[in-house]
Amino acid sequence: MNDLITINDVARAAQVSTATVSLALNGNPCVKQQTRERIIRIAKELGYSPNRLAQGLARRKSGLIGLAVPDIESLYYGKIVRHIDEAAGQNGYQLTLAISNDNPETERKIIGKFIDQQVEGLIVAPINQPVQQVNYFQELVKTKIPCVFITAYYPQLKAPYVMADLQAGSCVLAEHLLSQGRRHLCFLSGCPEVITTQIRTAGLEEAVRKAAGRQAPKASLRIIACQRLDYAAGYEQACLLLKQNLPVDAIITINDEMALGALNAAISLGFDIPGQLAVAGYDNMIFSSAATVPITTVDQNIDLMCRQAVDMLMTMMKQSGQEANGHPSGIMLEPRLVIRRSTERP
Amino acid sequence: MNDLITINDVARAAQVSTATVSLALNGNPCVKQQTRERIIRIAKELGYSPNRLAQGLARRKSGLIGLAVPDIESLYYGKIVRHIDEAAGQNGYQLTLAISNDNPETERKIIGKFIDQQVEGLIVAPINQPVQQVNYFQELVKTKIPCVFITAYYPQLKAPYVMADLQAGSCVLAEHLLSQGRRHLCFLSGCPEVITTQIRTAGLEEAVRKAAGRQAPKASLRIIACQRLDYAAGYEQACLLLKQNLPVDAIITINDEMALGALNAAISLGFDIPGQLAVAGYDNMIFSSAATVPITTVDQNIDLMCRQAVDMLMTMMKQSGQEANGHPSGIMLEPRLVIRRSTERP
DNA sequence: CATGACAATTAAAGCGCTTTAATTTCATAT
DNA sequence: ATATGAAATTAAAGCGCTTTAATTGTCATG
Repeated sequence: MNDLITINDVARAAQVSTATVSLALNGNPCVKQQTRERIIRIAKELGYSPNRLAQGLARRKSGLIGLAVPDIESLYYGKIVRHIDEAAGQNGYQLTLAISNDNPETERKIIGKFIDQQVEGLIVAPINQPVQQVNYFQELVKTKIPCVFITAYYPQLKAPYVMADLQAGSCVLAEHLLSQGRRHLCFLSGCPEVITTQIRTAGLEEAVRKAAGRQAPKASLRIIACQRLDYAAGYEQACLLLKQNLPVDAIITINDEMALGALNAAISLGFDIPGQLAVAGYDNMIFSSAATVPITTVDQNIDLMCRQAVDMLMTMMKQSGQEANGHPSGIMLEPRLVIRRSTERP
Repeated sequence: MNDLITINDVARAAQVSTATVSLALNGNPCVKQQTRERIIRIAKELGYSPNRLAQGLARRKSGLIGLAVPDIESLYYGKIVRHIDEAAGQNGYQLTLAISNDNPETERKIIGKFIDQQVEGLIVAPINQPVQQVNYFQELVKTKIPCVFITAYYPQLKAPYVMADLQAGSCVLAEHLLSQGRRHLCFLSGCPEVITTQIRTAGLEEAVRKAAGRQAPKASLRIIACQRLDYAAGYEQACLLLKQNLPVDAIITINDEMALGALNAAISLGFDIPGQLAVAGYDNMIFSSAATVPITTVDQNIDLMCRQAVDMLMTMMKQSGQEANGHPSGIMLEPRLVIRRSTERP
């Protein structure tokens, strides 16, 4: 916030008005080619760059889009942030990030902060929480600030979203396991009130149901709701599970971190993977391919997801003010099953 | 950027001038208690919140501090972002994040963007790159925008920094290994031109040198420079190393991701950990404690590091404009060795 | 009752930029 | 030479806020 070069300095140096400088620098064709070039040269010489606050105020556009994530200490959301940042930049927007640390109260405040900051649009990767508590999003949607949800959505909200088709992904994963002869699936899952958990569970159940007619013996699906969803949680929950000597021949987890934890737990308990037990993850994170036993997983195509979300947001921002064209839509991205050794036929 | 409530709306509703509203809302004691309360009530009723762009422009303070990180898809920098964000928020500042993706050119541009955005101060977690190429930071330092480096620093830059004492940490880790009877250490390291790599190496060498007098047989230190520094790289490099049948009885890595990779590689090659081979990481990330064999590591106290960095920056921002008081300083944080099973005495 | 002191409020300028309407410039046609 | 209109430039207002100097109101004091 030091005494930087302003448009006035440039105008004085170039012997023109500030209006001309502004027009020249913004590529307005009314400015004579020769004048423009001189102004640009002088601006560069002086090291001028416009004050975004003033620019934003005058244009009534901040050039900012907000991204809210529940967590930043996981590869998954790290990837989200990176790709949204990249896509936003490519569209000439600066990202402003806020982290809710899985705290709904914080998430609510974040929305307010974004509005203060005059974001032109925002992308929310919502906390994975039971659906009831999100009335503050209602208000957000009412403010008419363009907003798209990513990685999850709230069914009652009628706000556009982009997410992986978790039902299809879970289903195709379970089908793969069943086709390999696994019969007793166990899902290390999250909170059952959370929408994405429900969707994943539905996918698994769908596969089991479909298989019921065709294959014997009958397949079973056990669901364990875990509090935390990280490596350590995967390790601990797998230990607890496997020590019970239940008939389990496949563990499915909610993400690759947990899968790696579960795999390592199983190995230290002396299980033969994949002979005795299959382990599958989700997200196709870098380390899943390099585990002691490479882990089967489902790729979400986060890159594409982020680009779609930003594209969608840009479209909404352009239409903003106009009548919304029909109902806000949602995009579900097709999953890609990545088969590795951890689920090979026993 | 919709037609939000402005200070004018509040002033009109409260039948006072905008000046009074501004003063009241900013806690200026000149405003009568009664008036203030009325204004605050009305502002709340109207859902007013000040436009940060206008506020920033008028105050010549953006309320923004910039954070540049080389990468966001790793737990390490994720933690950094989270804690800096938190500390900044506690000081009433909004964070603006930029990711260089380990690209020096991008990092340079980021600095410019931050300046455009009128950040009042900035924190740079620099790319781990050879020291020569950082002349653009020279310019940054010249702009007199308060700036502190974190996790690494450039010796020639005379800019303040906060980082873990990597030399002490590496040294104490190596001493631990040597004291357990390990003799042939191998360091899965980064690029040798990078300052932090040099510091770490110096720490390890220091320990080996000290041990040379006291203990026989003579200890050795082998250094392998890795390109990437993630889980997969740890896995691959450990495989390559261990297949050579060299006399190696301890692997030290640059971070816990790599350590986990190396551990899993060693296990799949049939090594007995810690009997035959010790594996040690760095950073004390969550998963190091939950590996198949819990991994010895060094805690950097990232939380403290971030708070110190922000505190330091705040101090600099307050003094900004005044004469700098003496030379900019650096803070080295003491390491804490976390001993786990992966390095137990054979 | 004028006076000064003090408290409370406001007018007005300004932050750095954009933008529109008005003005100037200048080549061309008359 | 003069009128005309297009091209180039600029004056000036305004974006939403802060801040300072000026103004108003109040009241005790001489």
